Amino acid sequence: MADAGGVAGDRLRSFVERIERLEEEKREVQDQMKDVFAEAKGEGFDVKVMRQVIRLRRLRPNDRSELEELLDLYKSALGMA
Amino acid sequence: MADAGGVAGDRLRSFVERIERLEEEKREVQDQMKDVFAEAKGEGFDVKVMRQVIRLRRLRPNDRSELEELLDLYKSALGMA
Amino acid sequence: MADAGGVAGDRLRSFVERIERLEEEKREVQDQMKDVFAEAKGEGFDVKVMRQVIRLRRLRPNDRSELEELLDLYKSALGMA
Amino acid sequence: MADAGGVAGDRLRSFVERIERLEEEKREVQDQMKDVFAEAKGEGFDVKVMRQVIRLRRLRPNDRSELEELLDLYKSALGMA
DNA sequence: CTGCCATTTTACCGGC
DNA sequence: GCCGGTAAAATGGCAG
Repeated sequence: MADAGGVAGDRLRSFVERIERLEEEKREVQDQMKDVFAEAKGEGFDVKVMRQVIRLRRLRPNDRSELEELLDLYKSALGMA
Repeated sequence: MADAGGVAGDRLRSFVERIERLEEEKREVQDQMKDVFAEAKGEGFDVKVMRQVIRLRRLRPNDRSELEELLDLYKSALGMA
Repeated sequence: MADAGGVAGDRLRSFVERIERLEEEKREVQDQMKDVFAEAKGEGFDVKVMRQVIRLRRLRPNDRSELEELLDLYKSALGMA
Repeated sequence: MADAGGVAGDRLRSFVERIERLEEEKREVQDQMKDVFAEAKGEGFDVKVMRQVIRLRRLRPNDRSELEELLDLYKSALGMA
């Protein structure tokens, strides 16, 4: 790898190009998401609110039992586990 | 600002040094926090759990009415606001 | 809540599900990127530096040299040359 | 829950409050840093580049040149010289 | 020394 | 078109 133009250089280029290809794919997906939001907005939905709804849906499974966890947490912290 | 060693350079140095001073202060506060956690740990409390408790306390004021907000959100998203 | 506003509820759900599907795709691409970086790391490349290079490549050549010059300028002003 | 475990509860509360106080201090310092960056920006400095320079200054000189050399190496390998 | 979690930084998106 | 805030990514630090 000390030789910038040697074999290692080819490996590096290969990795970098793979990453760049994936970045491109990712960007496409993001564009599609943007399109969906734009379409929704065009039908009168509030994009910001939609994002929040989606975020909350993502969270929901975890903190479903958040209250119980909190109780356990306190008990644990107080050495009552 | 084109002249690296000129007046602008002095301004830059001044800003950078102010930031570095503040970083130092911040590091001190962080160290104190570390000490508190260490002390708590020494008394048998679980640091990780304490962190979670503190984080939850920070969140509490916000999502106190999270459910209501969610409802409002849906209504808003559905144009029933 | 499944049909809070009748038809609009269905539309909302549809949009949300499309977004969630795209988010899933995005996550997969991200995982692949992670794999590539891991593989590069396994061959001795410095992932952090790789990221930096990739970020630079993203910039238009003009912006890139501008940025690099600015960095050099700031370094000079601070005696880090 | 005020004294879930008697004495231990008081200790816990005490620790938590100390941490919260320190968090408040930390937040203030962070705000001041924000102000400094904003001021610099107002005078035409590039905040992002400033951050980069500050990060470099944090590194021991040895590590710094090592890092910079590696970056140059990678750039060469990718024809970005 | 590796993986995880917290913090910090970067990039994005919507509003003005 | 810029700016501010917000979410994603990346770096760094800690624990095991």
